[in-house]
Amino acid sequence: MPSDKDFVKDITPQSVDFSRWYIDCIRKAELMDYSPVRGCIVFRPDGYELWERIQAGLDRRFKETGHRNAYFPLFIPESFFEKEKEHVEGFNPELPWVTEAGGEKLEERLAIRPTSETMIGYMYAQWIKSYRDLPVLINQWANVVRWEKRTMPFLRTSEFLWQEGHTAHATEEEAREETMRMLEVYREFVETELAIPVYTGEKTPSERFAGAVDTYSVEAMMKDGKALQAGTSHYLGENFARGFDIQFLDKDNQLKYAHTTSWGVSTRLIGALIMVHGDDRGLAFPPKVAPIQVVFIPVGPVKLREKVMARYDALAAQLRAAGIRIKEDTREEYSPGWKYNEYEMRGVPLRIELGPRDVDNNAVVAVRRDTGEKLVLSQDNLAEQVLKLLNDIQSAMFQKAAQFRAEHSHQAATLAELAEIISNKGGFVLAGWCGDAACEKQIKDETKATARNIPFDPPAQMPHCAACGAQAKHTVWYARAY
RNA sequence: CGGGGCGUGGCGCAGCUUGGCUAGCGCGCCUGCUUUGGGAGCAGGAGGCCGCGAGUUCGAAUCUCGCCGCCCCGACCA
Repeated sequence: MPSDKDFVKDITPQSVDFSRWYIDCIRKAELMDYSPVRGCIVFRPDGYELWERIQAGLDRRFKETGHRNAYFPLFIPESFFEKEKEHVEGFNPELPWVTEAGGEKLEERLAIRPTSETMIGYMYAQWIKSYRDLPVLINQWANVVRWEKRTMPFLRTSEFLWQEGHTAHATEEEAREETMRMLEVYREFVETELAIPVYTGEKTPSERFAGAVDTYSVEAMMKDGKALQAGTSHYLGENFARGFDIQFLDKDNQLKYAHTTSWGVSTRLIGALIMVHGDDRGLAFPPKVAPIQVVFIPVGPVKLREKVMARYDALAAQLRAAGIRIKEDTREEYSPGWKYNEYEMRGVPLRIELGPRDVDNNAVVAVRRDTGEKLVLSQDNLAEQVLKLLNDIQSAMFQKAAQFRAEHSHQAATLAELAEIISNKGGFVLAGWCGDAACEKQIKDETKATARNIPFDPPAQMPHCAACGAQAKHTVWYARAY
């Protein structure tokens, strides 16, 4: 690949200003646009298609694990929020309210949902009477609103699209299994489809979802070393069941509260995709979710175009027939060089060129977005070779991200060490924690790094709390986070 | 929500300090011709309530006040 400097205009290099780079990329690649409403963005077709592919991959997995989709109202009566104390305290500051409709003031104001635990809890209370009604395994694809003070496209907007699973179970054990099962679904999806390695683990109490007993997360590392919570799964215990009276008569003829869970991922994943794989040339998407997997470009003098096109159409048809998402760009008003840069910027994983010399040689030239590597492929069995290449790119992108993460994951024994790493190198820092919230807060105050999660499978066990030096109860990933 | 910065054709900017003549430049866009294996060239052309609203003034992109939006930095969050 030629040097970045010469070919990418209008994109700020990551090293100069990462935020600027991010904004430049997503706007230039037309993934989104700002809207006239504060903090709300427009998902343009290329951005929305990423979401559609994420949806498709997750929806299939949800169905495979026994869930069904349903849809609940956007408006939530104010009184619902009062039924779970921590929940209301957690969400109150960011709720928008509908106070008037049809020219009249409403008797009870309606919140625009920030999440649907309350509405769904209310409905579940009516649907669940007997242990025979359990489990209830429902997912909802929806938009939600949280009035954010500081927004960033895809990562944090006032309105966003997401998926929220809500399940109810007869026992704690079963609900906890569900919580972990869905966390694993997220991990597997994010790693295999989005090619983003994640750390799975449990959130500390202070980072828990409002109203949850336990919260688990998958945490990803962006290219600036900051953490992004890519998905969460909550064991809600009986909290919402008690608030909404979700009770059932069990086999032993005892009236019991159901144990509920909830779990979600959002369009934030699009932001993760961009910040994990993108570089100074622009976006880079893993083949499995890339809207366009292959761009096919005819090259060479126009006088010879007819000769090229005679092969071009047949090859394009072959690739398409193999199920490859291919874009044929035969426009003559743009030079090949312009197209190369354009599609690299838009993140297309593979480019294939066909010129007169290739026609003579029964070959095509393929160029990988992830490595810049230029390959000469035979036209025979082209689709087969391309499918294999796309697979290679997918796994290479995961490996590359995993290596980056490894290089930016550190360990710290003391607060001073932790602070030094966070401010000089960035990335994730593994450190011990005594379990005291005061220590966690001290770390946050002094380093701006927060406890991302307590990993299930830490690379090392850290013996002492980084803040107070006492014996550690947990080993925690700390990082500055989005 | 606090501190800082910025809003001028689609995008990036100049002009503002010191108010005044036709608001300019690069990219993009349109037309034509020549080009096309890493962002092509020439010629012609279209496109502006200078973020919004008040005010000062004979006259405002320029000065004053208010509002809105975006970006950066902090406190809260998928």
